[in-house]
Amino acid sequence: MRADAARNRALLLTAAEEAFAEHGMDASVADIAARAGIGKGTVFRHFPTKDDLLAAVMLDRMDALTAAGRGLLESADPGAALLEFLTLAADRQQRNDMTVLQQANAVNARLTEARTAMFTLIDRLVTRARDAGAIRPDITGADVVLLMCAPGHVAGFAPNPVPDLWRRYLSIIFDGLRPAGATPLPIPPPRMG
Amino acid sequence: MRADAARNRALLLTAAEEAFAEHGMDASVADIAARAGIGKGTVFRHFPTKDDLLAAVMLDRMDALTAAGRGLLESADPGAALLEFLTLAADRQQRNDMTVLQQANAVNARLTEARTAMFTLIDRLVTRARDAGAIRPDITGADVVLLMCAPGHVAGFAPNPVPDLWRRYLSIIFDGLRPAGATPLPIPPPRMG
DNA sequence: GAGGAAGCGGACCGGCCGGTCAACTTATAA
DNA sequence: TTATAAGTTGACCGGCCGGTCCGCTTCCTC
Repeated sequence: MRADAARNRALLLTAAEEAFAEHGMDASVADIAARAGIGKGTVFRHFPTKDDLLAAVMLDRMDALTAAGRGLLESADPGAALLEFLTLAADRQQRNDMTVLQQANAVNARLTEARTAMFTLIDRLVTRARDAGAIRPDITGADVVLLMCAPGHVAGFAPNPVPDLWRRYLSIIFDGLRPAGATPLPIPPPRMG
Repeated sequence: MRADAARNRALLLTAAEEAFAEHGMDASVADIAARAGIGKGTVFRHFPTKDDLLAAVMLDRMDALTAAGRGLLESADPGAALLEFLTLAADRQQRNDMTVLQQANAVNARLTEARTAMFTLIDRLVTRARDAGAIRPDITGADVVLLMCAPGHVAGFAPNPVPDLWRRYLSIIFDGLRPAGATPLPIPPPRMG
């Protein structure tokens, strides 16, 4: 790939990440191109559709998160490891969440692969934490996948933006995952993925 | 108001509620009109803008929820009352959440009033539950306002729609609000409203 | 440095959407 | 029954957005 093309691709991806984080799928391609300082046509040269661009952004994010989380599998304290993973996840995706990922009707093979990798990692972290007694026995990996984005989302509802408010709700939700004071769950867990 | 106008207004509101629930703010006015079986022009006769229509729908929902919740203030078990309120809230808004409400840039006075009424009610329910020791002392009404929509949202991420899955996550999150096994929160609560 | 391929950009297209309007229909009251 | 105000409607408008295309520029190779 030519040098300028590679540079523009990188600019484009960071601009897109920013724009999607701010406006979700409603971010316009023209806006993304402007942020990156490139022409709109160039966007479509690198990614045939807007969905493909979104998929590429999500792919990067998921790969990074999975990579960062893998190290936690070795941790001596499985409960702390799971909490740390959820902290990483919430921190990285302050606002742009799973919703956006589902909107990208991703038949994209690489993306499905990355999703599976992340889900597998989460399942291992959850199993380890469960076996160690750090979280209640009726919680599955699928539960954690679904709950993962909740802290960021909940904090996003706050009218005045409070930095790190998501930490408060991650703490509360994680307390709900702990064995102490757990109440029987009324509905079985969903299937993973 | 003429009889047919009143009839159309009612049809319009239910159609809009349905459409907004399905597609959020992306629901088109044309689609809403078609669902109601009326012309698009009629929509704008009843509500000058799409935002006003959304505001009217949210107003109805909030008023209904507040009315339903007020009876719970008399309950002998404040903890159960709060849980019941959250169940009502999550059940009524399966999918359409606070996000949509914030998108309606509501200078609308009636809507602000309804919001305040609901927030006040929630604050009372929370205070009662806290005083009774049913929930931990570091939780405020503002926390519950923000967390209120989380169960529905989390359940919405599930790939295959599972009816009542939100009950599972409401149960988990409410367990996080209980005093048993509570962990100190890292961030102070946000301001209400 | 010269040739050509790879990359770039922005005018342009079709389609959709919120909102308007003027001609037409209908409920109601006298 | 009839006059009229109130209500309805769908064609229409301007604007935006995703995506295309072709003339122009830039990088790489020899």
